[in-house]
Amino acid sequence: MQLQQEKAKKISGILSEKYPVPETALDYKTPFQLLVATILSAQTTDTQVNKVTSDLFEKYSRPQDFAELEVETLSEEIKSIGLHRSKSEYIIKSSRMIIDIFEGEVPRSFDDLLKLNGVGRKTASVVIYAAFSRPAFPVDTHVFRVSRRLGLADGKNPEKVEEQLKELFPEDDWGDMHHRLIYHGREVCKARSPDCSSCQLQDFCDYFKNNFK
DNA sequence: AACTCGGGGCA
DNA sequence: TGCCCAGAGTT
Repeated sequence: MQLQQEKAKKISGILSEKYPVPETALDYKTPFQLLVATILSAQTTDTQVNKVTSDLFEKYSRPQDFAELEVETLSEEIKSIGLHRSKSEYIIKSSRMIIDIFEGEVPRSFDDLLKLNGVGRKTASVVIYAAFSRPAFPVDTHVFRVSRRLGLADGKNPEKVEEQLKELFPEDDWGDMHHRLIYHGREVCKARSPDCSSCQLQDFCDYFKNNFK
C-alpha cells in the first residue's frame, strides 16, 4: 500500500504538470444549474453540453422553470447533444422532486442525489465536489480505464475503483485527480488506441509493462 | 446482464 | 459512412 501511494503521488505530479489548468467548464452559477448540466453530460462531452447550456439558462434557470416545461420544449433546446428525450424527462422529473421533496434546493448528500432522476454515482459525485466543494471522486469511464491500466486500481466495477482511488489520494486532491485522469484518458490513454509511445507514465503503467516490454 | 436512448467525432 | 464513444434507467 505504501508503494502504491508513492506511485500515486508520482503519477499525480506528472499529470499535474502536464494538465496544469483545472477544468473550468463546470463553472455554473447555481448548484441547480450545475446539476442540470451534469445530467446532460451523460454519454457526451462537456464541450457539447456547453453548446446548449448558455442559451438554455438564459430562458430557464430555476427548478420551478424546468418543472413546468413540456418534455418536447426542453427536448428541442437540447437536441444537438443526443439522448435528448430521456434527458429532458430526467431533468423535468428531478426539478419536480427538488421542489416537492427537497424544499427547492439541490440535495447535498450522495444518497439524496441518487434519488433524483438521471443521477447516478458519477453525476452525484460531480455535483458534490463541483457544486458543494466537498470531497468526491467521480469515476467515469476514463477514470475507470486509466486507473486500471496504470494499476492504481483493479476493481471490477466503478464503485470498487472509486474506493481504491480514495484510499490512494488525499481527500483534497480527489477532484483535481479526477480531472487529470479524464484529460489523460481523452488525449493519451484512449480507450481504443492509446498513445503509449508518447505517454509519460510508462514507468508506472501496468498496461505498458504488459504490452510493450 | 443485456438492452435502450441519439447524437458527434473520426478512420 | 459506418463504427466507436460516453451514464443511467429499465427489463
